[in-house]
Amino acid sequence: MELSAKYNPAEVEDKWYAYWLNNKCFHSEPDSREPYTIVIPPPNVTGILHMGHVLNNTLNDVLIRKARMDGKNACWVPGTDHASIATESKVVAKLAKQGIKKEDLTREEFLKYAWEWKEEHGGIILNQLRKLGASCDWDRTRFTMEPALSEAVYATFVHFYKKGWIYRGVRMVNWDPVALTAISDDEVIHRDTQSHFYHLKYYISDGNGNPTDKFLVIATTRPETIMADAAICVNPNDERHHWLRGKKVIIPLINREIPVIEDDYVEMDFGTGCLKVTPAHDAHDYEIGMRHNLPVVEIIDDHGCLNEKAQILVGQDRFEARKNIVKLLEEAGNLVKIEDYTSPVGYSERTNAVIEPKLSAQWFLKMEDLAKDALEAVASGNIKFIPDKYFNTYRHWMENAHDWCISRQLWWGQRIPAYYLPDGQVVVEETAEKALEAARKINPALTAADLRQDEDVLDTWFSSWLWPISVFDPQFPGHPEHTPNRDLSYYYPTNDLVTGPDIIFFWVARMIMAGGEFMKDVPFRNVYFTGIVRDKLGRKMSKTLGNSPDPLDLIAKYGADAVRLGMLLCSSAGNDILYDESQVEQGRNFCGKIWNSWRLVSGWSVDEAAPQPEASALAVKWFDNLLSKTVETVEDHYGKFRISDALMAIYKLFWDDYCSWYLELVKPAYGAAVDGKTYKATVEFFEKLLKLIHPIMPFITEELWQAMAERPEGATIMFQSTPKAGAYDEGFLAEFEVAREAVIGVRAVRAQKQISPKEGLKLFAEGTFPAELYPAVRKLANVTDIAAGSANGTSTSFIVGTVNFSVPLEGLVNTDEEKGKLLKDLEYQKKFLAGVRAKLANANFVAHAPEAVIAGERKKEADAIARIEAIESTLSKL
RNA sequence: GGGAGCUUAGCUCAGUUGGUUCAGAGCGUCUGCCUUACAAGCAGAGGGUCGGGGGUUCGACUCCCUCAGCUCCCACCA
Repeated sequence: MELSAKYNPAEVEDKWYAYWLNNKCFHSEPDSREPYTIVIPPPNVTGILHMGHVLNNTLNDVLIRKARMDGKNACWVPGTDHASIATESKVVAKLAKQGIKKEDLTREEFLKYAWEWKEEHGGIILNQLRKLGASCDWDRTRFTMEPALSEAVYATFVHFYKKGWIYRGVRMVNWDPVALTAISDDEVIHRDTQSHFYHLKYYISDGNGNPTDKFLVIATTRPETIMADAAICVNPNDERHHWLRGKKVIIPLINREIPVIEDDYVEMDFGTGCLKVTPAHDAHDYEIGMRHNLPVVEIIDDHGCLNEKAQILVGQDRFEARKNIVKLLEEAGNLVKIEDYTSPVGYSERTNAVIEPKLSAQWFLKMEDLAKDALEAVASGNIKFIPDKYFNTYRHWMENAHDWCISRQLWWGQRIPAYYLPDGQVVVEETAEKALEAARKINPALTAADLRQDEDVLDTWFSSWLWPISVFDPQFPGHPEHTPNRDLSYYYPTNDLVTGPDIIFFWVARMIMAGGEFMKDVPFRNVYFTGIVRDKLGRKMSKTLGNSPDPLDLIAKYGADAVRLGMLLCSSAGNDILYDESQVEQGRNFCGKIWNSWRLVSGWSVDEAAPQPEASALAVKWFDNLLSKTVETVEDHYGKFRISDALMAIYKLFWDDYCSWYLELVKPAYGAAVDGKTYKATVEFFEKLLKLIHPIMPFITEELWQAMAERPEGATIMFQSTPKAGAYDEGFLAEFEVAREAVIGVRAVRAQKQISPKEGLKLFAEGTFPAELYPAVRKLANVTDIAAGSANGTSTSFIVGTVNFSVPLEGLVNTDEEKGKLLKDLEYQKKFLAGVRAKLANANFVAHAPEAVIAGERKKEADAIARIEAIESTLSKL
């Protein structure tokens, strides 16, 4: 088959992807083979492919394709995450464009829009992954909010509730008073904001609620919240304030009495050392309030206005109230001073409103036991982190895990399966029917209409933590008493997880918890943490910066293989990736190299009867050995998840060794035929190289593998075996390396001297170099008679034995410049020799250093002496 | 402020228990080549007192201390 002059990825990629799909190459079913399983880190259902996905999924695909070629039953389960917050925001934004407000819709109406959006956009990212070559088992595609997986979520909730680990509690949330919703921490943007620090006098009470003339001073940025104060807090070690112990103080303006308490939280040297504690409107104050059993007085409503409990300024917006209360305090004589102050203030990402901390009832899952087991799973080595430096971070978090707030004030997601009875009691059941049943046990008169389901949905991670289980057996989570189905028992635990370190707690840790709880086993053996993809200036890639290229554009321009290779080139585990398009160009260039090398080989005419030249036989032997050695190296790299090292080893083998050396060695003279033996070996090597690089570059390898021979219908390189490392002769490889160095040396001399190839070869041949081994050099000279001039080798031993750099050098050194260089070198060598001899003379060295090291030093000494003699001899001839 | 990590060639990074093979790779740069597979190519070359300082050791890129700079995570201080 004739190859086109240039490789055109666009022509082959879609073709082979369709071919793989048609032949069910990606599909896996349990069988007698050893499974190799990966579950995709599910991208957001409405997301579009970005460079982070490219990195992650390329790595996943390399691992799965490698495993497949290693003979494992490889299964990569794809799917998407409903991503409640992100998706809901997008739907809200889309509706807003159409003039529809979320608060004007019912929950059902909104969800209808959301599902429409999901149907429209949900498949996009998965299709984009196909462009990248991802060999997912698409028959197994899952969605975290599909009915079966939602049922798994409900069952899990019920399971933990009945176990007593899920409880309702009050927590401070980020309240957006404009959007009238709580938002997640991620959606809060902290910006340094210019404000004021108000120092206020609180008079000490005489015990009957009347002020004395003694007072303390607190500093606050939010004077409008003093009506909600529950205490004044000082540090117990702060001697300045010991006189306040047991005292009560009076809130200015409203004259309410509050206690003075002591807590370590208060910094002695910040502000006045006295902190007003406002549990309802500050997260820390709430914590302090909890510790000291303080009452919670809420004085700000959902719109950010003061309510009746404030007693004064009722109905005013918080900022208006702040201005006004300052005036009141000044008039009342409570204002000591106002300082300028800059502090970080949280703003809503969506409405830019200042976030109001607000208390609300939330559902929590106890973490204590789950975290303990999850820590143990990694600490014991059952799960390996790559790189392992993330274990420290992981341990730190697991040892300090807070209970997991699992409720979200959103509509898109699994609605919490908690049902309230009219009297406020709650039943938790997987379905409304079961809930009614349970409710009737409490009160037989109840009907479905009497039950009110909790309005909140569950945190997205509450479904994704089940992912490695639920994709195989959605009935299992929440029901550890079930027998796992065939898929779950075969594919679980999965092997490797590739993900970013940013979700180590959100996702990785929680999957480990869910695995421990339900499967009594880890969800994966290895976790490979990728870095963040940055641009070449080190900036995080983001839409707003506009520095993130569209992966699909890149694929269209360079081909998927090139993009994959470009991504892997710079990706050592755990380090951030500085992405630069030149790396993708390098990938494209490599494709071109592979393509052209086969164009060369496939264009040869073969003479079966021709004898194999000595040089070719040597070259075949050499490359065969080198291939084995490299395969061993590559396997070692893969085993340690050093994917970019594995890639580089193959890259160099293919480009430098196969193309630049091997092919040049065996290449027949122009117009001549290649002998059958050499040709056969050359083709076999090429095929092995294709197989080696296939996991990284699936498309071009399939194209060429199919082109190099007639293949049976449905055959694919995907299922060929990874080349096995045979025995190789280390000594022989070393000998060849020396010969190769010699040739490079001659080339260098020739290049430096700027002499013609013919002239160089003349010198070359006058020495004892086995010149016939180097048709590349011969070709440069365009002469054929050199071979006769030096045809004296028949065995490998001569390669080393006769290589002598001094031979060509002697004949070439004839300028003062060269002489200067030699003199400089001589000086260096003498100094070096002196250093080595000093070391050998050191009694401590001789006493402590291993034999091999001493031998090494002796060799250095001998080499230096030889080198000095050679230089002196050369100099004497000049 | 708490925790973790990083600093090796112009750039991006390897460098395993301190010792032979350790000062490396890729890219870029420079030089010479339109050479019959490939100029998206070929053949060469140059480039680093391994962030600074100190210590341990016969021996330190490697271990310890210290200083400087950078990054990430957590809390983002009333």
